[in-house]
Amino acid sequence: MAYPYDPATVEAKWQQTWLDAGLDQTSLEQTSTDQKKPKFYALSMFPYPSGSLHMGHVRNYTITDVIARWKRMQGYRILHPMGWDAFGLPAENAAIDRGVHPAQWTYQNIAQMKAQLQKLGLSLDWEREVATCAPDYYRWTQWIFLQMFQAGLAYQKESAVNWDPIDHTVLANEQVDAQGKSWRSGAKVEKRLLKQWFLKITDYAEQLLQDLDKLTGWPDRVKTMQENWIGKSTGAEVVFTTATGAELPVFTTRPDTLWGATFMVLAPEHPLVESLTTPAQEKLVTAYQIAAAARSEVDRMAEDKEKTGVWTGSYALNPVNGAQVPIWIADYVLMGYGTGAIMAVPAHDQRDFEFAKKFGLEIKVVVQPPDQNLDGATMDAAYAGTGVMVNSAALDGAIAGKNPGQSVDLAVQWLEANHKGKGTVTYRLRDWLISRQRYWGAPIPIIHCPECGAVPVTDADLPVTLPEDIELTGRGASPLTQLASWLNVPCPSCGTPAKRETDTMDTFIDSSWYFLRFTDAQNHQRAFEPSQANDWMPVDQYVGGIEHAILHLLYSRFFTKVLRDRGLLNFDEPFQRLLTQGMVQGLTYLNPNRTDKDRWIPSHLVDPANPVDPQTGEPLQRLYATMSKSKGNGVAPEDVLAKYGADTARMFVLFKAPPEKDLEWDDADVEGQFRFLHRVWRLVGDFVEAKEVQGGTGQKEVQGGTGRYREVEEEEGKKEGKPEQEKQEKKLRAAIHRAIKEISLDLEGDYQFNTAISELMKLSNAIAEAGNQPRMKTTATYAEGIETLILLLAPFAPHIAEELWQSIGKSGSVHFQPWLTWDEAALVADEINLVIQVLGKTRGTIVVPADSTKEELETYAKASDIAQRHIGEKTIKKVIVVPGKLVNFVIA
RNA sequence: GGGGGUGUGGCGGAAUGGUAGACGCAACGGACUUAAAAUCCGUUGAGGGCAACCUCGUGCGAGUUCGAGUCUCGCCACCCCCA
Repeated sequence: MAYPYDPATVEAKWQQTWLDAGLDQTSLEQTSTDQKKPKFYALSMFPYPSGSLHMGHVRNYTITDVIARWKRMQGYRILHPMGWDAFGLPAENAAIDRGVHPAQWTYQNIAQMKAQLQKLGLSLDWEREVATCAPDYYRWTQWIFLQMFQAGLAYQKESAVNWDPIDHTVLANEQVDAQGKSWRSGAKVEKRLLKQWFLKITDYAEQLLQDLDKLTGWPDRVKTMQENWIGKSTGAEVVFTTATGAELPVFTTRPDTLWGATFMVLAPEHPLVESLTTPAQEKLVTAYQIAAAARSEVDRMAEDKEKTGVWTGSYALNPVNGAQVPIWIADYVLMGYGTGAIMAVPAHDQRDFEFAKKFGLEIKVVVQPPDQNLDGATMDAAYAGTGVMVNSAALDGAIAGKNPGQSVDLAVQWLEANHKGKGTVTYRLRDWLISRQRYWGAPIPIIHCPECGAVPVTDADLPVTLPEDIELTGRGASPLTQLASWLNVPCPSCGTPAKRETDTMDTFIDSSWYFLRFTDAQNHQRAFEPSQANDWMPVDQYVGGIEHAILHLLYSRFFTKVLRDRGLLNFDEPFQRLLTQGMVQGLTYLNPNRTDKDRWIPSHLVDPANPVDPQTGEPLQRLYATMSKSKGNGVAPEDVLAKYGADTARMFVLFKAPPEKDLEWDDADVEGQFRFLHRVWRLVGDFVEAKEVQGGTGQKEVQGGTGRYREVEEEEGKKEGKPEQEKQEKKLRAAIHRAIKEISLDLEGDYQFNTAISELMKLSNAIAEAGNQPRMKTTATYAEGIETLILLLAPFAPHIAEELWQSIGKSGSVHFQPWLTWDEAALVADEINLVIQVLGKTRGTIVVPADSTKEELETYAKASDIAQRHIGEKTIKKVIVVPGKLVNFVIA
């Protein structure tokens, strides 16, 4: 074996060998079709081909690869594919900035990133690689869209939508953050009234909610986030009527407070506002509408802000008691939520209360708490607590609450019996807005015919390809609207001259089914063969970032259910287990005296020993923050791979933190892993030498090639004697089987890679320690230790493990060896350390035979110096004996 | 405001209700070396003691238990999601 360990040589050698292995069984890249084996589908969220790999990718794909390799050793047939989420705006922006076609830019990036990925030693099946921007992929994206269209799940609607003024496109609700900013560009979104394509995800709201219970392998917080996003609420719909007879339906979760509704509020955009506004109020109303349109939803919803609003001049009839209630408009009511109109119950809703106080509207108490007597005129806050219903006719005396038999339940019954309203369920989830006014996406396969309306492109005419001879400017409409030769087509139904839909699909559509395509990636007849998808799906382990907790994961669940209902799939949920890996954080320097974006000082400009602002000399704060370009705190994977190799990088990201937690990149810890692999290398090298010496000349004393290995002195060996040798071997064997057990359990449980690697280190330490004993290196136990170490290391550091496996004279790939099972008997020691406690306080340990009975343990413990010292003359009230562990004396 | 999560040495992190701090990093001491790097050995929660040992210690305060980082209740701080 060559010294020292040189990862560059080892890794290049095995990456090439694995690649060249072709179709024989040593090819890790080949997906096994052996149906006798159980299947395992390991999937990482596929990357956007930005052109360079970042540490988040390294962590993500390493985790999935370890799982895939470990499962392969366990005898599973593995599907572990990789692809590219390749449509999207950066390609288009690059085209505008640099004049290179988006396709060219994208495919270049893919080639670059693929090369980087291959250096990580991932056992990926590249035969199944997909790129969502390839016509043979998006052909099927379009086909699935048409499936939805035929099922009535894709429709066009004019509505107020989120417009991103930087990216010049609309966005779905999920793609706008809490500050009303675009998830991508960060721009504050504007509301615009546009005709757009939607997918009816709301039809699946209840199933998407209910089936969360089936996702036992998902983190609770992701399920909670989806549950909140779907936002189911039960209540009632009640129709208020205006003096002109127009109907104003409202949804409320508290129909029991209807008798306390003293006014109504409409969203400023509500379509009936115009007809309800009296001439006297017209100026005020119009002005308010204009002001409201300029504000973001988040601003409008903020609870702490001063309430604003204008009276329309009209009244509506409260259907439960016939009361005349004034109709106001206010921006805290949103058109997108519910019906865009609310009934206001100021006595029991804080926002309504503030509004009523400000504008002098009536406050009527309908829930009276047990311990005080509320009066609308003197209240200083809304009362949302429990109590008894008052002033509510049929409901008077009922307990206010949502349980059966309480006020809400009774109110719904009353409304239904009197035909004034009905119990309803609503969801916060909105239909998914999928049209994008951009070029680099899958064209929506629809033709607009003046005679027939929106007509689907026939399956035979798919894909509707993106024309290549276009000019991208980033201004105005999509370039697709400019290209007459592409745009103008006859209607597929009647032949009348018609125009293609020029919007493309949200890229989240592309990624909502890619995991299905991987099961049958080369199929040119169908999106996938159902038998293939049903065989491999669901994904057994999905790994990706928490940022997709709602977006991608919700959309993919929706697509799966739709395709199931179209008879293409026989399962309900796409992802059995989900691991949300934490972010990779870098050492970050912050100048606390600055507030602009320049307050982040790029790490390469800072001397770690003396962190000061290179411009001003001010001292900097050191912290860890998610690696990003803007903070200048990134570590480039290629630099790390060049310096340490993939195995070290993999070991580091696995060891440094549990997979779901954030990971602080630390060069010193990377060094630590590098040292560990060096140690393993030497350990195996010395073992190989020792074997050669024994098998060859039989000389007792040699100088090893490294100068490190020396056979011990004859005399010393004699002194130690044989029982000592046996004892040492037994100890080593226990360490070996403990490592197998702990690592197996760490992987089986919750993928505790960090503790699994610490067990590898312990085993390595135990072998090294045993190797210092006389004549240990040539024992069968020592050989078992070396082999075990290599086998257990294989999923984590695949290249060095393969090289070491070969170096100890084994044939075949280490990655196809069966995963080891442990011998519980080997773990049983002859002697144990018995913990002596007095009153629950540990006072020390004594060594006793492992097979002692409870009575014997008590006797040994009582006799021990430790116990004698702490008990003394005191009376023993009780003795607790935990066999194999401890004896606790309870004394007076 | 509602929901979820986290809180353990100088640092990352370990601990089926049973010796808190595994494993690693950093630091310190030693060996090897002309010297350094690399490597190897040792020390390292705090305080006290010459020592054997003793006291305290897992955000704070109670409780359950022979025994609590772990279970229960109440606080505090930070993070995330929804408002």
